[in-house]
Amino acid sequence: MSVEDRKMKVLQAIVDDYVTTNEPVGSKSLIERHNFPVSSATLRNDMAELERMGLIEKPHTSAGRIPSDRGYREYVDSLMTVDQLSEAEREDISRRIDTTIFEARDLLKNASAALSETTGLVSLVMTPRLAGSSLLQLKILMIEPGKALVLMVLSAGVVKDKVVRIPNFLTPEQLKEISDSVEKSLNGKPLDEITLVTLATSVKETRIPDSLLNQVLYETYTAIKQADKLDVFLEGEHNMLKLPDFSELKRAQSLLGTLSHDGMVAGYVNEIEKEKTGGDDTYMIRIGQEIALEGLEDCSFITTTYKIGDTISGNIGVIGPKRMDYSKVISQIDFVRYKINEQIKNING
Amino acid sequence: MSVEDRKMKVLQAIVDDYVTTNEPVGSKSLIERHNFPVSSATLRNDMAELERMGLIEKPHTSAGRIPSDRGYREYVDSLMTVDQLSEAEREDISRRIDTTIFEARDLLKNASAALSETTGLVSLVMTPRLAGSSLLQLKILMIEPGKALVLMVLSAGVVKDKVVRIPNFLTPEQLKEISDSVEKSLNGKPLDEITLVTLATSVKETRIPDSLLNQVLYETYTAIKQADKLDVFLEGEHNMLKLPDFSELKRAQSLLGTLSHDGMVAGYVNEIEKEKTGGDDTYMIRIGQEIALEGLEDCSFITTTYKIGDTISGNIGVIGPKRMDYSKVISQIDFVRYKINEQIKNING
DNA sequence: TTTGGCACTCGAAGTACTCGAGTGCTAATA
DNA sequence: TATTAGCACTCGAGTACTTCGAGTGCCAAA
Repeated sequence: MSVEDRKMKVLQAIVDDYVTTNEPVGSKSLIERHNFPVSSATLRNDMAELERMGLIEKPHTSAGRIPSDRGYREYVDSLMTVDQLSEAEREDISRRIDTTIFEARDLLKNASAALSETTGLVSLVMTPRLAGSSLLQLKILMIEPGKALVLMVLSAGVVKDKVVRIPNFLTPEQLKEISDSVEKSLNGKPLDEITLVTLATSVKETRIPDSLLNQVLYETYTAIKQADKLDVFLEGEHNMLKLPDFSELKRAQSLLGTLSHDGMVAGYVNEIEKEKTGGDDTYMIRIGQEIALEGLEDCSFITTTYKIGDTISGNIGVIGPKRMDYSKVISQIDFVRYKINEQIKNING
Repeated sequence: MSVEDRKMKVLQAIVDDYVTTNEPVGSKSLIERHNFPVSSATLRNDMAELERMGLIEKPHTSAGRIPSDRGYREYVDSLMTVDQLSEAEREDISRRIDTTIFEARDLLKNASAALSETTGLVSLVMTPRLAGSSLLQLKILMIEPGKALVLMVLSAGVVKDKVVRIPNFLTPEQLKEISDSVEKSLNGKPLDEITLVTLATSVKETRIPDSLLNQVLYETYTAIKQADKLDVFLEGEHNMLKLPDFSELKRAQSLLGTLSHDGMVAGYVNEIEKEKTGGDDTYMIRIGQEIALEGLEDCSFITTTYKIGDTISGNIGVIGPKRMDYSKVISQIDFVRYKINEQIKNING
């Protein structure tokens, strides 16, 4: 084994040990736990070198070493091996997933809960990005005078709706006329290509007074725009309190404070997923300082993609301390992702 | 002022002081802060008496007194005065409430966020109890072969829907026939009086084969049953970490752990609201040990009722430490409740 | 019933000390 | 050149001890 190779093995061992014990790792305990064919003095030299390379660091002079963000990065990129989950672990996850759910949103929420329970971390499931999916059906249904429901069916059978206000004296017949015209002209259009102008053009032919028309169109437009709003399900925030990493109250406060802004987290994940280069079943991993959210400096994100049909996708992942079992967590996410995909296929026949 | 009266004033002063300082209150500081026309020795006697009555207690021998659960109860029931919010405070709440929201669910979520921000505590808003409300419209709409949407309009214009699975080869016409029959026979019926049998009877006249019918009916039935599911929006859990009351990590853990089970909290609130005797705009207050949820022994619940129309109501409230400014919080809840009611009236024309 | 006086209590905060895992460096060795 | 044994040094964690002071209960006098 070359010196270089050994240094990397040392890094790996340090990460592994630190992840399990949460104590800075010293040269001696490293020797004890792993069987390096060298002495602790040699490891000390290697460790000094690793520190010079910026891969590990000392919390203070007389302590052991902990991985730096770059160290974790190196570990995740090159050293870690992702194993399959055991049968028992897979069983456990399967058991937590409710297979009777038939609505995508509920299914995702359930999966998020399952993921947070099995990892013991914060799970993160985002509703699918629908902006690019097409409008297959659109109906505006009268609920009562002044109130209607805009009902949309998108690609892959995703259903969205919104209650909107309409002029009080608009008749069901008039509403139906508008609805039919709009549906006819928007049919098959991607959501993000629909504008107020498109809508206005689609109803040129109708004989309904503009004053009535405009409000309905505007409300319909907002309903369509709102349909592709990203929601995020964060579950298990309280798990973070159990981790020694957040036993300092201030850290925990700051972390949970940020996590309580769903929108911020969703926005960030959406952002980083855009930058992703690999295929859909690769993982985005963000470590420590790489995360641009306050209070998450000691955390890592791991996210990946699930699919609904061929074109629609959303994200699923985990937020945990930098010091987590990346390999295990990745295989857990992977299995939950698999279950989601499977179940969605099931729903869509 | 009689001795009895003074004792109560002392209790009131102790609660007030303890709530603001979070330090056990001693006889001397009591004299300093309030102008009792007696000496500290007298107050010591009074306090000994209050302790004998079980209204206050000592954390340890050489500390001041803190209110016991019964002390808080006495305070809340008889001593506290609830003041109006200042114009500025009302402004502040109004500003946080988004008046452009038109859907009840979003409105409640928004109100919950507003309440948690203004109180700095955990807010709790429950979706309305719909079990007793009537079904005004029911439509089963084909989405694609094998998939339909059950759309229900309930009293006061509440809209609920659910995507359900139907037999693949059921035609839109057949579905419409079922939908119309069901709607006709259920129209105006309270949700909780609808059973599978009611549904089955309603479609006796149709000429659709039973095998197809049964699945549709069953799915419709579950959709109806699911419509009155209670949701709860808890917001601001992280606020609890800022309170000195939960600076012990273990308490915080246990508290947030319990709060993460939305269902448990919802169930409990539902439970205690049932026992409520006063009118709708009275307050349910549960203090400390009165709360039968793990980890909430040092908390209090304050809840009250908002209304949608005349018959439908839901709950809104706050979970905070026992040691909270009950009077202030009550007026804050009250104002948010007022804003909700106002906005719902607005929505319903 | 109220009050001043007094001895007593006990947690919080500060100080000092020890212990030991861990480090870096040096000089000898393979 | 790479490895190792040896050794002096570092520094946080844990422990023990002390002081300080707000608060208490009780008693005897007003």
